Amino acid sequence: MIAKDIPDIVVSRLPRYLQTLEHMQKDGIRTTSSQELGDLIGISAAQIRKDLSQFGEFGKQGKGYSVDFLVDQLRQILNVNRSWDIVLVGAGNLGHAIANYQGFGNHGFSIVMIFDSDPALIGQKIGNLTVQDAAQMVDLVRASGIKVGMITVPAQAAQAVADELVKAGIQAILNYAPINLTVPEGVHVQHVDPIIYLQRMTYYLA
Amino acid sequence: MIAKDIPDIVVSRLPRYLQTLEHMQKDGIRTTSSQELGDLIGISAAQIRKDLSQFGEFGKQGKGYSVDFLVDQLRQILNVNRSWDIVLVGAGNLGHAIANYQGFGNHGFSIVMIFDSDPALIGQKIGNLTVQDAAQMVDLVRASGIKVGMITVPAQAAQAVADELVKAGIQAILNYAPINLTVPEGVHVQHVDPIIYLQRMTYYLA
DNA sequence: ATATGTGAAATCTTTCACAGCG
DNA sequence: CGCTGTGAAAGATTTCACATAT
Repeated sequence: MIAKDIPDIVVSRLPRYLQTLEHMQKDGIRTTSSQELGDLIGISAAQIRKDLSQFGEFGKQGKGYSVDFLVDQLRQILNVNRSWDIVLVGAGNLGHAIANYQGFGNHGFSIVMIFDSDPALIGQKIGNLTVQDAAQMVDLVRASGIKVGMITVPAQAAQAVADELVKAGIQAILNYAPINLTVPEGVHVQHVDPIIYLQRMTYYLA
Repeated sequence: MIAKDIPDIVVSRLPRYLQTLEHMQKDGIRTTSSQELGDLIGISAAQIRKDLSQFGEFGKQGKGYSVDFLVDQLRQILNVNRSWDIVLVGAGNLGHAIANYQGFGNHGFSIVMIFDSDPALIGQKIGNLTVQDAAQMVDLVRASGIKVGMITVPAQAAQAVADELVKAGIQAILNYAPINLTVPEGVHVQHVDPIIYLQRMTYYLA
């Protein structure tokens, strides 16, 4: 929110804190400590306290943290105490699976438009959405004011799609294509690439 | 390979180097420099040189790096100059999409078994595999010697599945369930969670 | 008694800058 | 000359440890 100069690495940990606290909430846990939270996530208690202290004083000395209060604060910090509309580009296998995935809605993310350039896919229904012609994407997305996009097209098409999304005013891109995207300053990209995650593990396998 | 004590953060960058070099290879580029590679990935040339120097002297002073040679070395380092069999647990929407994804094969990863506990799914064909009964998983996986697993079951079932995979001898888990897994020392987990990636970006959106 | 918030210390990571080699 | 490999310096991150509040 009114954060001055928080390191990226701190921000990158907050969603995991939130996720874990939301699970606690569901389990009926009202209060926790940096120690307990750290044990669940696998990081040190001191790190959690330091991270949170960047944003305010959320705990009570001797008592710990109210789970409800901390969830609320983290949602505000991460800007997820509202809902976000999302445009999905690429209606192939992966695009279908993601469009049908129920997990987004529970967290305030809602896919509201799907595009593809393949005439065989345009017009198809996915859930209650209809795949639209990618040629109209820039105009429709810009008019909608959507700020978040997902790319599920093949690697060779991904950079061109990213360029169009940027042209349409998108500021955050979740990229499922196995290629590194280049975007202007101020546009955020997160890369979801299972091959890369697998290779990070096979390194350690004899 | 014969690596002494390489920081995790260095290892985590190597797959991206490899991916980028493989793209260069496809484009017919025979030689590159730490500068060029860094520009493509978005990190400094010095960092790439330092990272690579942990494993050997792969470049030629004044000339740069042979793309083919570096690809080969990185594949050896990451243990991906061989193929890896994978077991997939969870044959729902997401499991189907992942099982049908063609990208793994090109990188030496091959899904060879799929399990689910839902009688409606057991026996179903996905590609040329048949969904098997999760009750038999531990025995079948252990007998197969498979070391890498993927979890695509709902959050509430994921920890139990992880425990079984560990029992079956799995050493690396790619977790698509939106929950933090606890595993014994020596077992590696990578978490693929789109919600977390989205929240890492919404922080920065006004 | 207990657990936070936080300066200071320790550790880790990145960048600098240049010797050295093709 | 051009670019690597690398010690040393700079910078970033994590941990320590304790004063402080309940």
